[in-house]
Amino acid sequence: MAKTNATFMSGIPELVVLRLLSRSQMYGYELIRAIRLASGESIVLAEGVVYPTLHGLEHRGLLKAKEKLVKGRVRVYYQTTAKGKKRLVALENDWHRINNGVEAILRRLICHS
Amino acid sequence: MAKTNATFMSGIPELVVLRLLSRSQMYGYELIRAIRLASGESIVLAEGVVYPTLHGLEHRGLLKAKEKLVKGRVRVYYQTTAKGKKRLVALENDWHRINNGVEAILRRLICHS
DNA sequence: TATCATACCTATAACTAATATGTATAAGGA
DNA sequence: TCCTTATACATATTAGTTATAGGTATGATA
Repeated sequence: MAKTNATFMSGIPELVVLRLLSRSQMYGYELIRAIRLASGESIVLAEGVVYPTLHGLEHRGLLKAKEKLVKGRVRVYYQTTAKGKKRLVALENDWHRINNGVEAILRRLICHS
Repeated sequence: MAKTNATFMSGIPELVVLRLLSRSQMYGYELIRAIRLASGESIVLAEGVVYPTLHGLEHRGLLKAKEKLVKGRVRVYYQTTAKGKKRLVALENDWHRINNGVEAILRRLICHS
């Protein structure tokens, strides 16, 4: 649908990257497809979003990188560290809190202050 | 809980403002409390967020403003216009799409590319 | 040999919320 | 009276993100 994503994207790249890489290690290009597929095409992140995110998370110690040579080509595999998993839990909590708040407002029939 | 909101806030002010003001007209200060209450304290928007949002939405024709003098004090009441309601529908769709995408990723047990 | 998919990278722009103020009136307590 | 709090508005600046638009290079395929 959306060629590029809409307005509700802040924090999403960090959340989904930490989450997917907490299950299995992946390299960037693979991760980009995984996000698209696992979200049912709802979330499509460009390379210019994912790669800087990976670098930032690695720099903060939330991801660990490991280079592999596959078919004469370098792949950089990432996986979520223990610190990253703690961060992931916090982000998931934040996500659900905001989510519940928004849903409560959207579903409300009568609104009085 | 959160004194101020976390990372997942982009687009949220516009969405909740358009939504609440599509039900009943409110003035800014009232709206700020309504957002906090209706979201179960999950979403707390400061005045410095809400007022510029109101001005922007009015400027884009998504809200209509109407000044009232109450107890010798000016209140600016806002309500969502027809154009604003169309925008609201679009935002709700986007919100649910992103939401579904994130949930699909968070709930997934096995992830393969 | 030409093109596409793979696989990585980064600089800049654009967008938005958060922060920190500022003004002014009414009400309530000491 | 004086002081503080709540009400009610406003905006300029900062900070934090994603989006865009490029760029490099290899392997596979037509």
